[in-house]
Amino acid sequence: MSSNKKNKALELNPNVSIDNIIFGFDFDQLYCLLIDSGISKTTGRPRLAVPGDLIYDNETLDEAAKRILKELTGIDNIYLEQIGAFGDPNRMGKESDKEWLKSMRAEPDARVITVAYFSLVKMDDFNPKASSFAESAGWAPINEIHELAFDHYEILQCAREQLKRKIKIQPIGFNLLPEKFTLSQLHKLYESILNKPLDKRNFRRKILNLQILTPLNEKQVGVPHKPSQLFEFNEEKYQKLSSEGFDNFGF
Amino acid sequence: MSSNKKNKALELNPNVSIDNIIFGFDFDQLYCLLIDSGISKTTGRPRLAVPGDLIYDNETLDEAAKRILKELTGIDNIYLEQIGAFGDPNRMGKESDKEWLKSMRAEPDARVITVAYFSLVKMDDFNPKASSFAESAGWAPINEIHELAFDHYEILQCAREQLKRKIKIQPIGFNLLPEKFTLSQLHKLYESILNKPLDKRNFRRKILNLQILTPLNEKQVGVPHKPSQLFEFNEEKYQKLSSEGFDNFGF
DNA sequence: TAAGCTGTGTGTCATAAACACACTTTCAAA
DNA sequence: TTTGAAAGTGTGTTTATGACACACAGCTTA
Repeated sequence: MSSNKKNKALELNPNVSIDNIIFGFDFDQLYCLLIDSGISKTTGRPRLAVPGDLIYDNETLDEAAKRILKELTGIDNIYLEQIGAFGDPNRMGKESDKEWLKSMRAEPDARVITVAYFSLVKMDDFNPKASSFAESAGWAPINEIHELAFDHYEILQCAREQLKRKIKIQPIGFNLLPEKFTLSQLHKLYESILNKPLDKRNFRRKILNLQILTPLNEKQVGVPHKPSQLFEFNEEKYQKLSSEGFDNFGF
Repeated sequence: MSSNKKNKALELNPNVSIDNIIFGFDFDQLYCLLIDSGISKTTGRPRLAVPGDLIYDNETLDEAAKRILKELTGIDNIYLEQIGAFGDPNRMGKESDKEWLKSMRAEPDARVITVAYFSLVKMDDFNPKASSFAESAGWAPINEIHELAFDHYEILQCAREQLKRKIKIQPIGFNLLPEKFTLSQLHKLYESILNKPLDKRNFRRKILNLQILTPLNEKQVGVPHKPSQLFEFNEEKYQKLSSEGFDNFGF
């Protein structure tokens, strides 16, 4: 442990960090929010990482994850779920990571266990270009991510698996869509997450049978084709469903 | 960090521990292996905890979990799965826990994040009465556990939920049974884990349809009723099933 | 203003899975 | 030889699933 015992609240714990996989969706594919910390001297390529930080000694893990999300995006009140702990002693062993750690951390050689989370955000809620992190944060299409700092690539894959598993048994996907959305958008979202095509009619039937959607007296506007019906998510119905145990979405 | 930088391998990390929920099954109900560290001066009741320890700086989390299991029971090669990290700053705040920490830990006030695991063992493989932990370790019926040290009760509940979820999509239950078992025993195991009755005929049909059981030319002996067919688990078939993605057990 | 384009929205049928349900068999012990 | 205890077995009903194709609405543009 380090110096200032009296001000424990403000002390970073040098051995435990949080990394937060932040998912977004643009009606076409899944995205993940990444931090670009510049060109690595060792690889010559940009060093991309998932947002994360050491935890403070007075915050819970969930609080730390929320804090990181808030500090980066300004967003509150987000769907957040723990993935698990990643603690390989060599997880920070790449040269490009060491380089970065030396410039950033008080104890760059400390072994750090990270607790990974994923969160689901409505992409509109955070436009990196408009934020103070303009140069460093950005949405990357999930299928175009091939290399990340530390063990973040591995964590990302775990996050995708967990999301896949979860969306089959809980309608958490609504967290990635705006308040009002169409069935096609939801359909595309499921296809993106499950990474396979789903029959349109069967998908609609299943979703509508769940009765968690409220059709609105509104349609899309400004689209160059037949405008589609808008729906909103019925939270009340959802609460009922999840407490009664809705655990087979059958895809 | 503490003293001996040169011998990092042997150094305990004072900030990260592993706790391992060890499940067993005796054909009637689920059990969990608990450590009894004696009567607490503050509560007057036995202080029961899940086996756990700080991690060493050179071991992975999985290795640490295996080590703890091995040290306690002598068992190797066990089904092991991470539950997640638990890190409430107050998770070690009970008086009875502090009392124990002071007697056991070099830095009793350090904040410790724990990474929880669960493992599934054949109960026969470990008889606490015969082990060197005779006085301190024992199998407790899961439904009779009401209070545990630290946040271990909460962790236990998470473990049960995860096991419930998992057994529906992967036949991991076999890890809790002996090599040769009957369908009734397997049936009872599923009922214990899912905590609800399952129709006998439907259960048999489903399990047999999976074709992961090999019927043996053997029957129970010495039972005061019609002896039942013994089966063994077909690992080859299971490997095939899980890699092809068997993800709806439909209970 | 007609033609073309694009995505919306809809129904059926065959198959498979889920569910509910009760009686006969086999063995050991009394 | 009777009794008790668990094993083992089959069917009919209902519900969910998956495969599949076409007409229509609204916009664009030639």
